[in-house]
Amino acid sequence: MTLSYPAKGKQTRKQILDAALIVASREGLGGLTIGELAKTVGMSKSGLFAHFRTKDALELAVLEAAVDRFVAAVIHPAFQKPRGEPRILALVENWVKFLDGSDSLPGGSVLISASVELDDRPGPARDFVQTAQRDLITNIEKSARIAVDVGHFREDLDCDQFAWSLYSFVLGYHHFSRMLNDPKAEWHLMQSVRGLLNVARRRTEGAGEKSKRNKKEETKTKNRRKKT
Amino acid sequence: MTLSYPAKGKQTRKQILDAALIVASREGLGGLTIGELAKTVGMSKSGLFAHFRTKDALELAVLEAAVDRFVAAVIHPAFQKPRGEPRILALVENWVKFLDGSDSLPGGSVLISASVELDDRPGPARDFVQTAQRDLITNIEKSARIAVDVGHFREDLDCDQFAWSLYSFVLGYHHFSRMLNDPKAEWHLMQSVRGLLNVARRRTEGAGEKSKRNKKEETKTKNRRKKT
DNA sequence: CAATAAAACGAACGGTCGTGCTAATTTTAA
DNA sequence: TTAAAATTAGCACGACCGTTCGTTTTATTG
Repeated sequence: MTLSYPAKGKQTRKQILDAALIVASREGLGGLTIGELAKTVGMSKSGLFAHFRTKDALELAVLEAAVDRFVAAVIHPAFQKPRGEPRILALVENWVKFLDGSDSLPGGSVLISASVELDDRPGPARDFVQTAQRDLITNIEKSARIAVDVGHFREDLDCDQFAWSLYSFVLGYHHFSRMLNDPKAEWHLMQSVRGLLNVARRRTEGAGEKSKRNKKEETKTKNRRKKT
Repeated sequence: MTLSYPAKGKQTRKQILDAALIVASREGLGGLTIGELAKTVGMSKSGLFAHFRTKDALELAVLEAAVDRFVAAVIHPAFQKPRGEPRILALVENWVKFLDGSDSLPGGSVLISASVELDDRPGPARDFVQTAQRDLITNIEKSARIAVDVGHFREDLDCDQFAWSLYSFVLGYHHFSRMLNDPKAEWHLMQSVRGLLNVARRRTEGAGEKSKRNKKEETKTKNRRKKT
């Protein structure tokens, strides 16, 4: 088989990262050690080490792999759904499945634990995680704004605050589900998300009193912002 | 001074734990090493080690100290406030101040980071953190139920869900504030808490969910029920 | 094929980890 | 003041950390 153009070693690299994700998921980035990783992969310590010239590079590669997985499992499928509320709902559902599905990492999200580990340790790894998370909540915010444009959400919705709340709920879900082994964690999450969507939704009937007063000013201030 | 009945070594122990809390706050429980801790305290490694017969005991002692601090700074002051909504608001305010106040640990909450570190490592430390967190959300739930009894919150409120949401918001605040350095984190938190309280508050009428009302009525309602 | 480049190995290094052991030094009690 | 008890220091250990280096094995290519 001389089909492999670039190298057969890249395949090993991917194999290593797959195992590293599992280990890092359980033990955290700091608990990820080259010796143990080499053992689980089934190769020598130095042989594995040669793929990354330093430990920091390994950690960064692991984080990149984690982000790739997240994007592939959560973001991309959600963005194939129709714009507006269905897309946001799919985002949450994919997210939950990503965190606790059968094919997910056994130790929860590597990115969340890495956030906690790195939050006081400046460096490229921290920067990368920060950027990834900021991109994520920006995506949520954009999706919310689309839902506003499409008409699913009311026009004076604070999309920034919406994204913040949604992200906090998922964070809470992860915490309750992982640390506290709360069997009702997913129920609580969905309940909270439902409430959030209810508040964000366009008020079709009932309590329509809010649409009468200072709505004009709100839309004026909130609607026009950075539209690059 | 022969006033110290039990021992003068207990004082050293407290001194060690104070330093350990700072280190663990920054580096996490796993990053807390005996050698480094001895260096910052200014004593020998073995001398320090003698106070705790094992590393696990050290970690557990640090966690206990962290819980003690949290209870003293957040729970107790809040429970001296009048029952009902003021108590819950004080809980959140104390919590925020505990996480980011000038006298707080420089690396954020030891308990939150320990949760992430220990969530897949069974043992006494994990059990302790789990119990502490469960007690905490139980306290929130009880406070909410009291607010229902007092009449601040509506009677059909799901106090369990309320506690879950509140805890998630604080978790989100910690995450955004620490990891993402979001300067608006506290504002987002307060906004979310305000919304949560609005939904939880006794409703004027009707079935659906309501949105924010004008602030004047909020404060009026709160002030009216100020004294028990 | 053989030639050459890539990949994996094995051994060793300086360091630090947690942890015992013994001796010196304090603190406490009689 | 002195004996006993508690506390601290010094030293050494085995294990594992990330990393380097020279060699050996494998894969790619002409």
